[in-house]
Amino acid sequence: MSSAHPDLPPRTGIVADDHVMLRNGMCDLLNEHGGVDIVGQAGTGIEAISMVKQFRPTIMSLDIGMPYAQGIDVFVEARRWSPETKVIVFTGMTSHGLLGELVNAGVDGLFMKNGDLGHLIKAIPLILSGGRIISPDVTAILETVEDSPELTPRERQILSLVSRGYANREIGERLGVSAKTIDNHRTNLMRKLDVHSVAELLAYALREGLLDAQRELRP
Amino acid sequence: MSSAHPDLPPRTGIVADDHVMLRNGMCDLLNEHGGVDIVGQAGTGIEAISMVKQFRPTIMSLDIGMPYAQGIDVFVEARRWSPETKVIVFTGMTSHGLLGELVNAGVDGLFMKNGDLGHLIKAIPLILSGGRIISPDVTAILETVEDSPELTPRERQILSLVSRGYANREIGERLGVSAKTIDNHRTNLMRKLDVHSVAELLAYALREGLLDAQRELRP
DNA sequence: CGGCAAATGAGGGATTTCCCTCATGTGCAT
DNA sequence: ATGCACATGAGGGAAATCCCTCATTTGCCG
Repeated sequence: MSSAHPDLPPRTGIVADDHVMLRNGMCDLLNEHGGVDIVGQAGTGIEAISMVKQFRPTIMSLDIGMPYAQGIDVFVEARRWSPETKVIVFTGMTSHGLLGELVNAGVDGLFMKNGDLGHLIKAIPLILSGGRIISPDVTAILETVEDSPELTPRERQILSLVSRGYANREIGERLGVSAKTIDNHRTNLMRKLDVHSVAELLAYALREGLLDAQRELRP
Repeated sequence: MSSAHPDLPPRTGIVADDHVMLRNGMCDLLNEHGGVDIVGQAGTGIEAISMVKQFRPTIMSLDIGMPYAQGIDVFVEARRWSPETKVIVFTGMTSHGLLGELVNAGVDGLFMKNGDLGHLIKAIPLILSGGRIISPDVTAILETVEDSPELTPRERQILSLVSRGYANREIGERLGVSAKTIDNHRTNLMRKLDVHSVAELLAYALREGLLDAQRELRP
């Protein structure tokens, strides 16, 4: 697949997503509307990182359908190994917290899978020119008042483990603290989030992308 | 968008998926490899049903990224209103139970979003000729021994409500039975599934597509 | 008719949450 | 240095869970 704009300087791109059809769609878009030569496709975060290191492309498209940490970590790692690569995140997540973090982390483009594709198409040339485009679908979410309060790192960690089905005692053992401490963190968590059961806690964790139902939950 | 095979009898199709890019990809595939004229696109199950009623197309592509009941219900409804419409299910779900039910329900094609797109492409003409193609990705999952035992309808219902964060007492009130009965169902449920906490129960429910994290869990 | 699965419900006990209060130490910032 | 947020931990009590056993009714299938 060669560039549709041979008069422009060569632009390379890689596309990371676990769905082949979405990868194809994104490749077409980047090539068609950005004159980008796709030099690699990745189906996992690990592959994506390795390709960024190898190719240091002009642009990359990244899916964040994966666990929170991993999701944002892929972007951070990519930026670390190739700071000049423009990164477009194309995600199915809709949580205020996760989207906000992505914006703060400095992605060059942020678009939603269930949003208007036109936004993405119009943004591609602008991003390649150095612009930074956050989709209206995303800003709409970010403009809503953020009711979900900030959690401390420890609370986030506890939330993740509780959501995976571990008991306070187990979590305490794993973290080397008393079960009572976990109980306290859990209480604070639930008060902050205004939830009153493990199920609701898990619902929050899933919405915020703190864990991935398919892979991370206990089998 | 007109047919790529004008010599063939006119074939109409509708594509249902909540991601525009996937819809586009599927439309292209159906048109390119099946000579299908896409007469409508749906972003929700409701829209899909209404379009099937309206157009009674030759073929439809259906996403099952939605809740269990709704997911399979859309197919059942579609078949009820237009039995002659070939139905391809293109899903991201990987659970043995759900895939098995779709096969038993009689879908004409079953393919996975994270699988090999070649399987789908090769299958489109065959399905239009009356064939019934289950992707190798799917049969691989179906051939693994099914460890997850059968749940009774009531158990399924309880599982769904427990996973949504309702307490035994609340569920009992809602269903008009005693909380103790719910407790018993829950115990049976957990023994059958060999899980020991709400979190693990929820993990199972999500894997099996019994509910959808984004929409169905309590806010 | 006899057997069986499903749904209902109770008793009861061990364990765990859930949610208060209170206290201590550490590090950071004005 | 004086807060302040954070992590840690304890006490304690009400509630819900998890998980046994046991029993009844219903309906279906051979």
